[in-house]
Order: sequence, then C-alpha cells, then structure tokens
Amino acid sequence: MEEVHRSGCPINLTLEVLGDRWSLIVIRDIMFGNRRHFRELLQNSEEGIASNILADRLKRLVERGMLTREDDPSHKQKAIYSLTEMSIRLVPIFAEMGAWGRRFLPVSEELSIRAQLLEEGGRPLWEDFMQELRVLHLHAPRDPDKPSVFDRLRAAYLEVVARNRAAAEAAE
Amino acid sequence: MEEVHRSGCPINLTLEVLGDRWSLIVIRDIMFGNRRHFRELLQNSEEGIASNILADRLKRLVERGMLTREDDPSHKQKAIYSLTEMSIRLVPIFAEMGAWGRRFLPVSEELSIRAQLLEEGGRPLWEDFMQELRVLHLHAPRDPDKPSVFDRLRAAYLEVVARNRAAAEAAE
DNA sequence: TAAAACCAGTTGCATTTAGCAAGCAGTTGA
DNA sequence: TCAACTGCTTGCTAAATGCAACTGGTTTTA
Repeated sequence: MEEVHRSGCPINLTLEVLGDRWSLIVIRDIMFGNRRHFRELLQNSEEGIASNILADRLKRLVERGMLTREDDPSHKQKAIYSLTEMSIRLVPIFAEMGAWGRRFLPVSEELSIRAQLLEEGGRPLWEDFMQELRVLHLHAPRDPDKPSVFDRLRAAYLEVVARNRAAAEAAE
Repeated sequence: MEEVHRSGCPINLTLEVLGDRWSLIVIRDIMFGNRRHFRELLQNSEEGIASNILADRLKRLVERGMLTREDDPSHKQKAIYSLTEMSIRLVPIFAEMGAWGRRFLPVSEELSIRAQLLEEGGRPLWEDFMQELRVLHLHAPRDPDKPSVFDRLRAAYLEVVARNRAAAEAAE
C-alpha cells in the first residue's frame, strides 16, 4: 500500500497508478477484449504476460480501485474481473495513446484497426463506448436502440484478421 | 537497443517507449517547465529524480527520437535538450492524463491548475500549444499575433502559487 | 467413477532495473 | 586562484521482472 506520493501533479499521480509496463495492458485486454477471467487474460495475452505478474497487477489494480473482483456464480473457482468508472474513463487516454502509437510506431494492421476506428470516431464514439462499458461492467441499464461500439470494433478487427489470413493462404 | 517488440499493438508499443515511472516526467518538465539543461531538470524536479536515472532516461529518449541533444554555444559543458515532433504530439495524451488524474486522484491545486486550463481549452488550445512548442524546440517560425499558451499556463500556475503563499502567510 | 482438463493463483530462483549517496574531470566567473 | 557549476559516472543495495514448475481444489469427460 503506497500511500506516500512523489508529488501532487496529476501527470505524476497518474503515472504512479499506471506507469509500468503491464497495468494498462491488463486493463486494455479487459476493456477491448472483454476478458474477464484470469486464464483468459493469461492465455490470450498478445504480449505473453507471466502468471505471477498478472496476479500481482490484478491485485494492485483492485486495491487501487481500477478493477473489481467477484466470484463467478457458475463456477466455484472462477473469479470475474470488472472495470470500474475510474478505469472506464481511461478510454480517452487509450484513444490518444493509440493514435500516437499508430502515427509514430511500427504497429501491425490487425492490432491497430480498432485504434484507427476509435481515433476516427472521436469523442462522441468514446462516450458511446464508455456507456457500453458501464452496461457490461457496472450493470448499468442498456439502451437497446444504440448499435454497439464494442461489436463494431470487434467486427472490424475480425475482418482484418480474416482478410489477412485469406491473403496469406492465396499467396502460398 | 531494444529492437524486438512484445506485439504490434499501438498501446503496447507506446508503453514500450513511455511505460515507466520517469520518461513522461522528464518530457513533462521539458515541455511545461521549459527546462532544457541537465541540472535544471535535476534540481527543479518536483519528484526528486536521481541523477543516474535522469541521465539514463535522457539517453534513452534521445535514442528513441523523443528528444534531441545539442551543445550549448554559450558554455562548452552545457547540453540543450529539445522536444521533437514525436514528443510534441504527446500533448493530447498529457491533457487526457491530466484530466483523468484531476478527476480521480489527490492532486494539489498548484500542480493541477495547468492541467485544468489544458482540459478546459480542449483540442484547439492543444493545437496552439503544440505550435508554440514547435517554435521553441524545432525553430519553427512564430506567429507574432498569437498569444502564448505557454505564458498563459505559466501565469496561471504562478498566480495560484502566489495566492496560496499569501494565504499561508496571512494564516500565520 | 476415475482420469483429464481446468481454475486462480504460488513458489523458488535468476536476471534486470531503480534508487541513493558520493564523486569526477573539465569550465566558468569573480 | 578559487569556488561554484557543468553533465554526468560509480559503487552499492533494494526492488521489480521474468521463467518454469507446481498447488489444492473443481468441473467435465470418457
């Protein structure tokens, strides 16, 4: 429990919570990949997180109010991790980081198509997405008329994956 | 030289560059505090960075294209560190991180007034500020009619400092 | 009903990174 | 001539990271 801060600067305090190489990765996978269980986060990890690091980060993020942990009623050993309002509000930061990464770093098409949509959709799309995350993670009531941003991001990603796979097979 | 990446995800790649507890602090001090020399960064550091860490981060950030290092013509031992287009474009990320930190973390008034102005000014202000940073760091031509965002942020900060100092003295 | 697979982590150990305090050689201004 | 200043470096300890194997229990499958 780190209760002493280096300074009261908002950038610094944000870095004290999120300034390491794994915390935002874990939140990203819960947020954009809808991974809610330990094994899902571990085995589908694009970056190959180690189980002890994952356990440590989940614990820390729960302690700091970024995630909640509940028992899964369908399985005595399963735990469900959910976003909180605090982590849902990271969407604009993710969007800006994604846009910056796409501009300056060697991103892959598959893994950046969602960042592209988020960038192009701008703040109105971010707000819609955050509202959906509240439905998914905070049990907020859902507006049935709104098309799902989550589904749109997922569909765009799967389309790129399928297209690239088809192209790879055609090239063989 | 870390040339192998954990994944091509833009969030991950951004974290590989900036995902530690000091890199963004150093860039923040150069950007918002206009600290251009090693000792300035070391001695005015709000968070108390150690000299070896600062040296290491400056070196890494230069290697990765986030900063440039030039000799100061006025002093044979002085080095001038400058932002690059890549780091100037972090302004929206800083703005979103500042807004998030202000909302959820125990920020101090003095150190968050600039984040507040940046949040309230929105993207048009960020663009103006980035253009000013280009003038300061990339020797871009300056538009003499534009009022300086940098000066406005600095004035607001100094005003809060002065106000709080006066209040503290009055309370004695 | 017994084996296999799955569940959220732990444990032990080696490597890497962070952090502190002191020091360094060269430069500058008084 | 000397004190203050320049950008770092060194030696050391503590903490974080990373890998591989393992744990005690639960659920599914043959």
